[in-house]
Amino acid sequence: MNQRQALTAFAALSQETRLQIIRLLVVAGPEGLAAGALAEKVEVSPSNISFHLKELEHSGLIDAQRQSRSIIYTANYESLGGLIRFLMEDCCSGHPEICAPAAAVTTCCAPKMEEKLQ
Amino acid sequence: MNQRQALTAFAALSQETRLQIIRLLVVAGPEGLAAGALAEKVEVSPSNISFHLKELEHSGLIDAQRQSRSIIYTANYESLGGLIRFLMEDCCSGHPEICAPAAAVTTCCAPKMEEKLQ
DNA sequence: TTCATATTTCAATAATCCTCGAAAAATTGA
DNA sequence: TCAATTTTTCGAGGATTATTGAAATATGAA
Repeated sequence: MNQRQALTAFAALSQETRLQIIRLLVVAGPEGLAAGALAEKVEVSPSNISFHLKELEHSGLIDAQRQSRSIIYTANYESLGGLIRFLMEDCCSGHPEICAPAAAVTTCCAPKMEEKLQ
Repeated sequence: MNQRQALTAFAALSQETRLQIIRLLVVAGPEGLAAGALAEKVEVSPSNISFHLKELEHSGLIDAQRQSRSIIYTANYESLGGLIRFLMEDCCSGHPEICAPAAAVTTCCAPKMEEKLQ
């Protein structure tokens, strides 16, 4: 993930409807959600959800895949992880001792690592 | 960091000049940089840097502090960390096993933790 | 084929954001 | 006080982005 990609990812996440979509898709997991289901959940019109889904897809944060009449969207965990990495590396490129507390964040993703540290 | 705060933070980071500012301030550390110095480094006019600094300050990602004639800006590591946490918690609220690789990110911030795991 | 479902595309409008330059504030030194 | 330095504020413009509804596309079922 380079700076240009990060820019478009941040732009994609800086709109309420799109941020809601991402959060729903992340929770939905690999099975994803259809465009129509997303439109219902975030309460916007089909054409509007389509517009925002295209933006998110273009940024690489989500993937699309047709399944019968529906188009199923899924979160792209790699690019989400890449964005997090971009933020943290920026952080640490300066003064690691200052931003070390941010490392505590991992307790939600790496409980096993936490156990080992007990 | 709630969703509303994350939205404004993402909006703040979704503009090239502002992203450059953040990266410079993170590297600069607690001593920060004056508005004029930032304007030189990113090669924009004083009024333009002022506009973007205000946006960043409003989002909480940076802090300002007058020092003689200059105004020194510093990165706010807490809010940056909060944003990272927001992204990761979203990530993990779904399927932790999928986004666990993102935990590898911490190797840049918490070398000591890595050592313990050897 | 015809119809219903699901989604996208398009054009127009509305809203927001960015840039620029001139003027105004705040601070310091002569 | 006057002048120089540093930064901000303001208004106008141009550019980008969001919303809306109507029409088009794709798929599957009758």
